[in-house]
Amino acid sequence: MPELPEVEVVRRGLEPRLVGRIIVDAACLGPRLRLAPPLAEIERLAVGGKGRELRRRGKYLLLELDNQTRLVFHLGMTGRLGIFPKNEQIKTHDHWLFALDDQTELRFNDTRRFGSLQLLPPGQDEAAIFGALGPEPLQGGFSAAYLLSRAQGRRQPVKSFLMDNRVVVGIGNIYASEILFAAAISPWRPAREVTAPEWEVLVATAREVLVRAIAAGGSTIADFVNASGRPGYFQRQLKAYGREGQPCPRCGGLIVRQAMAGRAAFFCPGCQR
DNA sequence: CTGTTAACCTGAGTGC
DNA sequence: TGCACTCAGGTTAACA
Repeated sequence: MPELPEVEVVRRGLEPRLVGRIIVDAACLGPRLRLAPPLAEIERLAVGGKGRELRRRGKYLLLELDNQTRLVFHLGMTGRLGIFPKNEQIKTHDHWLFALDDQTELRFNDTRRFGSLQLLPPGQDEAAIFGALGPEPLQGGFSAAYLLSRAQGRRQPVKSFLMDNRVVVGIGNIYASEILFAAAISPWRPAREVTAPEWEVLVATAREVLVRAIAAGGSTIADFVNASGRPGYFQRQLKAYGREGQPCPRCGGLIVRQAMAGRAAFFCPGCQR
């Protein structure tokens, strides 16, 4: 489900509801997630802590507490985080509840359980989780020079290269297709053959696409909702993803869909080179 | 090292 | 209604 824009939309919605709130209880309901969350540590370190800040790193959300403990959420494909009145009915696939001191609960729901919840105790460097991650696409480390050097010698298709979190974080299957469409670069192009000027264009279009997607509240293809349970609207602005057989907005050719590394790549063979 | 495949899960949709 | 099958926004171990 969620790529960088969706996770950022959730962060913005959730942060004002969590900062200053004390976690008064934590409960695990469902079966394990992709990683087994450390229940005992969560009860010992997170319960009693007060929300200080909600940060995003790639597709991860970090709730930092005033005791230096950090809860690290990943939404996987179908994860949802929302604030609910504590007496509201529990839903199917609600896996974690964090009761807050204002009669609300932070609830983590995940149908497919590809999401995760980890804990960083005080003093533990977040590199334990994020050490291998590449730069944020909306920050300075993401540049044409950086991409050119990382792409040295790599024949991997540029779409797979962009979806590699070690290269750059936050770009998943939807936005990889959209960014490459906007940059007019074929997803099949070997990464090492993308030129410096093309990387310049790609960096600029990536930022533009991601910023516009955040502003639109993210993309709701099947089930994404923000922290208030509302969908996003960027799917209406998608130009390539999901548009197989429809006309290309730039050249009028037909958008195609091709399998690449187990995922669907959408692009216009007419104007993406 | 490089790059792709399969596996982890549930649910929605399609065709018979 | 039911069944078999495909597909879905992510990550990562195993493989060639």
